Amino acid sequence: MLARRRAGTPAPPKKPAPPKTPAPPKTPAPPKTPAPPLMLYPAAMPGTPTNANTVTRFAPSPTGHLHVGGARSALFCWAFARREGGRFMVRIEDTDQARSSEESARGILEDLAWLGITWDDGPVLEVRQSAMGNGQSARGVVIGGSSRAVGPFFQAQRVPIYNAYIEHLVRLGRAYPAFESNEELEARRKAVVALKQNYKYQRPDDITPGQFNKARWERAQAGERHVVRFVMPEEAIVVADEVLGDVRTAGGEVDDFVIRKADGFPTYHLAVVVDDELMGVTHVMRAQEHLINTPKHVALQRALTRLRDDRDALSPAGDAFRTPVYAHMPLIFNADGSKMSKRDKAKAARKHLKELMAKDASATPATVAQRAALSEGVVSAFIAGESDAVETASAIASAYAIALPEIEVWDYRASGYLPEVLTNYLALLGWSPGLKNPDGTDVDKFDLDFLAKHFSIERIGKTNARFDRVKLLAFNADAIAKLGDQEFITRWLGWLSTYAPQVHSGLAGPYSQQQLLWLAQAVKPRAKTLADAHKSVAFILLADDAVVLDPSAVQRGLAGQAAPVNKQDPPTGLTGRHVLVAMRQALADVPDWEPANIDSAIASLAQAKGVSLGSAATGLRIALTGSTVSPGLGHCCAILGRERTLARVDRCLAQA
RNA sequence: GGUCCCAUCGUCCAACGGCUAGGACGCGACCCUUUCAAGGUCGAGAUGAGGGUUCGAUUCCCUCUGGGAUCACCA
Repeated sequence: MLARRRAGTPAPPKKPAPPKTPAPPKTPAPPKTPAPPLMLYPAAMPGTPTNANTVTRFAPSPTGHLHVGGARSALFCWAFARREGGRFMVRIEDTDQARSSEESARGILEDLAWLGITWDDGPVLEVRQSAMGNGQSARGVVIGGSSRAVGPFFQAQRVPIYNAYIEHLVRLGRAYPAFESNEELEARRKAVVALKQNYKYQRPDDITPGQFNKARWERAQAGERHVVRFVMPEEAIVVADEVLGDVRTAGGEVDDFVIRKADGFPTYHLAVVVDDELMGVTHVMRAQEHLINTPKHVALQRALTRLRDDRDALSPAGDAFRTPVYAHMPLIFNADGSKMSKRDKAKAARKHLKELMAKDASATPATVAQRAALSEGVVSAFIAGESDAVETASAIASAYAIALPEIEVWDYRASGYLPEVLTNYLALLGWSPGLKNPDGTDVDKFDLDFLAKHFSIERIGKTNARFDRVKLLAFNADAIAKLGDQEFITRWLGWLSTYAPQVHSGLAGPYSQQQLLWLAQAVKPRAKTLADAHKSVAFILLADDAVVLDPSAVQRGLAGQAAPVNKQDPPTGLTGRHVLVAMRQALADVPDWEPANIDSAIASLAQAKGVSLGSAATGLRIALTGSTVSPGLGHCCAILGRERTLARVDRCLAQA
């Protein structure tokens, strides 16, 4: 318990420097006393509540869209940096040549911007208006760059730096080139596993820790295909985690892991350690799946020393690398407890497809391929489960109107969730403010400003969480309901313009500002997302002569008798149709065409005719929408306008 | 399987040795109502098991059980 309460504040970064703060005292980096054998704590300055030198970072690998788990990591890092008055940085970890793409990096940055998570250091992103979800105009806003000159922020552009540190380690005898082929390694692993033993890479006999192996280095320099491995020290390593407490890894657990791949790119372990040091990262907050990697990183930090010249392995060595404060946060899973994965989309699409093909003989890979504009081979492979490509799943889903599960931030944006709701909900997964509202309930609705003020590592939980879409949806509905009418209109139209342009033009053009406000009042309380908002007013988008009257509704509401005001009263003897005829006149006579007046006209008419308000309303409702379901009639009529309202009533009377 | 992490209502979080274990989502009932929503009120619902420590354990310790992460030239 005590362990996690340590308010770790690491040594200030070497290249500090937001110029406005008085330069932090240049404490000659606390001489890292020869590391104590077992315990390794971050250099701490106890009692410092906030620290403008705090630097956190979110370091996604650009291999797809931003995952909700990643979004939460980014959110916590952002919030912590804000709380401390420090800096939040984004770094793109694109050292996997095969899987990384610039497009994906841009998408991730846009998703972050949409969520309102902005970075002080990182890639430059010019925000397009559509990228912002808060309804504010953000056209031309530029996020990112670096006032600290610690970039570039794409690791692929930093390879010479990693190479300098790698060579430095090799010359120190702390790393060495290894020449085994993949096949060779795989064969050894299989052999060991077959004996039910645990596989570990065996350090070659000619490697002596602390001794530069010149022969191997020369082979490598001569161009022989190789990787570089780190000489993992034997001692136990204790990671002082702010969430989990001390986590001890016994000596000899970790083997000589690869720090540079055969393609010349560093592995994650090396790159992350070098960059975090060079970029002054003080707090590493990431998902618990990385906990097990941390001893590797600590070992690397203890082996590395700053080079005067980052690109020259032979340059004089400077201060030792520092160990940042670590905080590993719990994982996020699906509601069923399974791991959240992009493959869920493929699974969902495949399932629907299989059901469809079982029911409908005309659905074959060929017809599916045609309809989804894919090749038959791709579709067959997809159905067979040989491919889980998101693109394939999406194409099939849109061709067959299949709802795919939302798992990436992008999906929630497209589904009409508000960014502040997503960040609110995400913050509650693994963290809580621990505050009470005046009425005694727990504080659970808050915005980014609140987070920036109240976030703390101490209140991060340890247990894995399940992502509950139903609760998120409820939060979204609440947030939409709370939006002001004008605010709702702005954001709704903004969403429609990118995701449902036809609906957008059907509303934004023809309707007046006043009508749009009425529309907001009609739609808002019925909308759980911006995407489903138009459902309740779909009838408005129809041409007046395109309203389809539901026969059973007509039977009940128009042909049948209108109910009396009180159930005990004698039958009225009037059909719904009779009432509607009178209703037409009442509507024609409404003085000012606005919801309240229309509603009261309807009520007066019902009273005058001695029929229940419900039955009087039903007739009109059928005339306007063809069905017995709609928002309040006052609003419906008001939005439609008197002329179109009467036209629909007339048409209904003529048909029913 | 090795190593590591975790354990409070169905789910997400509160309660950091001390009042009938609290809130949110979901669920049920009722109320309101111009249909559908929304809204309001009430309710059911949890400390995984067994041992300790203590005047007192959800809370501290141990064992078991259960869940998870990780064992790559991915991050």
